Amino acid sequence: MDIRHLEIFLTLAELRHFGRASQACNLSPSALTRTIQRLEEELGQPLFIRDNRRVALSAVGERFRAYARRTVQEWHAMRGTLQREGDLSGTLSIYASVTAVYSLLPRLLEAFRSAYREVQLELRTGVAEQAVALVQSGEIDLAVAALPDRYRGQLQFLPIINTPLLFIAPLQNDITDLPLRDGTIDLSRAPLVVPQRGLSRRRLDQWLKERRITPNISSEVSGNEALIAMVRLGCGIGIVPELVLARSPFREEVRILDTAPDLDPYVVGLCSNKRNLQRPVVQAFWQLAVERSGVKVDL
Amino acid sequence: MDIRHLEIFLTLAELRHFGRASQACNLSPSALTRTIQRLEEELGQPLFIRDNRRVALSAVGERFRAYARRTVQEWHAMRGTLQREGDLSGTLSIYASVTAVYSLLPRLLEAFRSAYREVQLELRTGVAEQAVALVQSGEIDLAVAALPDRYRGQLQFLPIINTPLLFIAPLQNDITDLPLRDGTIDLSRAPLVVPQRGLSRRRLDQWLKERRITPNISSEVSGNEALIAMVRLGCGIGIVPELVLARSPFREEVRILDTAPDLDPYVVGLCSNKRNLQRPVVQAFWQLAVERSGVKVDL
DNA sequence: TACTATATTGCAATACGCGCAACACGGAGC
DNA sequence: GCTCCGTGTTGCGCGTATTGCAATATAGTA
Repeated sequence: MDIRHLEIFLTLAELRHFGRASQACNLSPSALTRTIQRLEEELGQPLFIRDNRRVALSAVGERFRAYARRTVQEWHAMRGTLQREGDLSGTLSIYASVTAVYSLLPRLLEAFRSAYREVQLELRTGVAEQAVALVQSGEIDLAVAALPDRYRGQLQFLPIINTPLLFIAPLQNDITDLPLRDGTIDLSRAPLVVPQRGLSRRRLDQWLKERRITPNISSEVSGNEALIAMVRLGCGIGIVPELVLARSPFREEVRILDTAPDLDPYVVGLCSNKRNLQRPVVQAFWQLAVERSGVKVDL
Repeated sequence: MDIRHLEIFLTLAELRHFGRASQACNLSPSALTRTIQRLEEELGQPLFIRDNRRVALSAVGERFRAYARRTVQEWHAMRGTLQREGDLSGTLSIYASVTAVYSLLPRLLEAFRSAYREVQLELRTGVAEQAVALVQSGEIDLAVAALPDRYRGQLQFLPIINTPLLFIAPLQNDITDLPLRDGTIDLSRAPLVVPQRGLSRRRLDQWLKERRITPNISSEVSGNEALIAMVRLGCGIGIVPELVLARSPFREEVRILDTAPDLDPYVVGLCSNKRNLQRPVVQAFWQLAVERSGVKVDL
C-alpha cells in the first residue's frame, strides 16, 4: 500500500465520480479504476458501491476513509517535521529560457533563496524545446516551460502565468498592406515566419488545419527571440508570446497586429517530473510557486 | 511511500547491517540500498549513517523509526479490523502433490476451514514441478512445494517441514553388493534412478559436481512416486524425501541405504507470490501456517 | 430504439524495481 | 606496505506492474 493510493482513494471518495477524480489525480480513468481495484483486492473488501451510474462509499470504505485521512495527514506532517528539523539542503537545478530567467524567475528565486539558504541553486538557460526532455530524463529538477495542451504520465505542470500569443509584423511598409479575409489577416497569403516546433507552432498549425488553410511560410526559425529578429528584418509576420516580446530589445521595431486571428493564450509554468517532485527541495520550490501563482512578472 | 518500504526500513534499523537485512527481507543488497536511498531522497534527510563498516541510525532516522513503527502497526491493525468486520470470504485455491494432500495439508485445511467458513476452498493435486509455475502465473494462490535453495522475486516461501533425502534400493539381491568408496556408495558405479528435474535432482547434481563424479544413471523418472516404483523394480538406487516414502504403498518393498552420501534435507513449505499474498484470504491461510509451522504431519 | 454518460477491460507502451556483477572503500593480516 | 576480505554502492539489462488509449459493457434517458 502506497500513500499515493490513499490520496487517490480520498479524492475519489470526495468526488464520487471516476472521471472527475481521475482528472483531479492526473490519471486516466482506467488507471484510477485499477488503483481502486488493487486497493480493494488488498483489503479483501469493496470500498465503493458502483453501479455504472452512481458511486458511493461502502461501509468498509467509510471506515477506511477515516484511516486514510489520518495516515495521509500523518505522513505529510512527518515529512514537514523532519525537514524543518534538519532544514532543507541539497541541490536544486532549474532550467529556463533567458526570457524566463529575467521575467518569471527573479521573484521566485529570491523568495526561495531567503527561505532555504542552504540549498545550492543551479540555474541553466537554454532553448525552450529542451526543457521538457531534460525534466523527463531527470537531469534537471525543474524547468520553466509552456504548458502543453495535454499532459500525462511522468510530467507535472504548474501554470504560473498566461500570456497572449501576439501576431507581429515589421514596421516597414512593404508588407503593411496585409491581405485580409473576414476582418483578419489572410494567412494563406501573408508571408509567415514560424517556429520550427513548439507550442505556438502547434497552436498555429491547428488553427490553420481547422480552417483548411495552407499557409505561406516564408521561413522557419527556432526560438522566439530569433523569430522576432526575422520579423523585424521584414521576412514576414510571426507569432510570439507577449512576455517574450515585452523583453525583446526589438520590441519597438515591430508592430503588433490587431487584425490577427485569436489563438489560445500561451501558458507558462513550472514543469517537473513526479519522481523529482518527491524530493523535498523540489517540493519546497513547487509549493512556493503554488503560493505565488499569479506572481508578479518583471517586464 | 509504501508500507513495504517502511517494513524494510524497520528491518534495517533493527539489524544495522545491509547484507543481513536484505536477506531478512528477501531482497538483494542492491535493492535494499536503493530502497533506503529512495526513502532518504523522499525525506530529504539521511536515515542512516553508514561508513562502509558500521551502519547506525541518524537522529532523523531515529524519529522516523518511531513513525514507521506506528504506521506499519496501524496499517496491519486496520486490515485486520476491516476483514473481521466483513468477515473473510472468497475463494482460495491450493495446489499440492497427492502426498502433501495426505500428509501436510489435512491439519492446516481443517484449521482454516473452521476459522473461515465462508471461504470456498479449491484444492488441486498434480505433479510437483507444476506447482511453482502455477503460483507464478497467479493461476492458483498457494502451493505446497519444495523450497528452492535460493528464491527471489515474485515468490514467497514458508518452510513447514524438514524431511531428509533418503537413498533407497530394491530389496532384491542383484544390486545389493553396492560398490563403496570412502564408506559411502560409489555413485559413479551404482546404477541410479533419478528424477528428471526438481530439487532433489539439483541437490544430487551439485553433490556429484563438487566431487567431479560422473554418475551411472540407469533411468530418469518424473515424480517421486514413480521413482519409488522404479527402484522397487530393481532399476537402481534412488533418492526420495522421507515424507514421500513413508506414505508410499511400496515403502516395505525398498530399503533405505545408510551407507549413502548426505544430502541437505528437503524442505517442504508453502509457496505463494507476493501479489496473491496481498489478498486477505491468502494471507489468512499463510498466517495460520506460520502459527503452526512445525505442524504435526500425518504419516 | 437509439443515444448519452460512465465505469471497465484488452492491449501495447512504458516505467520502475530487481538481481547480477563490477566497483569503491576501509580494516585486518602478513 | 601490500594484499585480501567484508561490506555497501553503482551500471546495466531484464521482467513485471502500471499506465493510457481505444473498445466495450451497461445503465439511464429521450
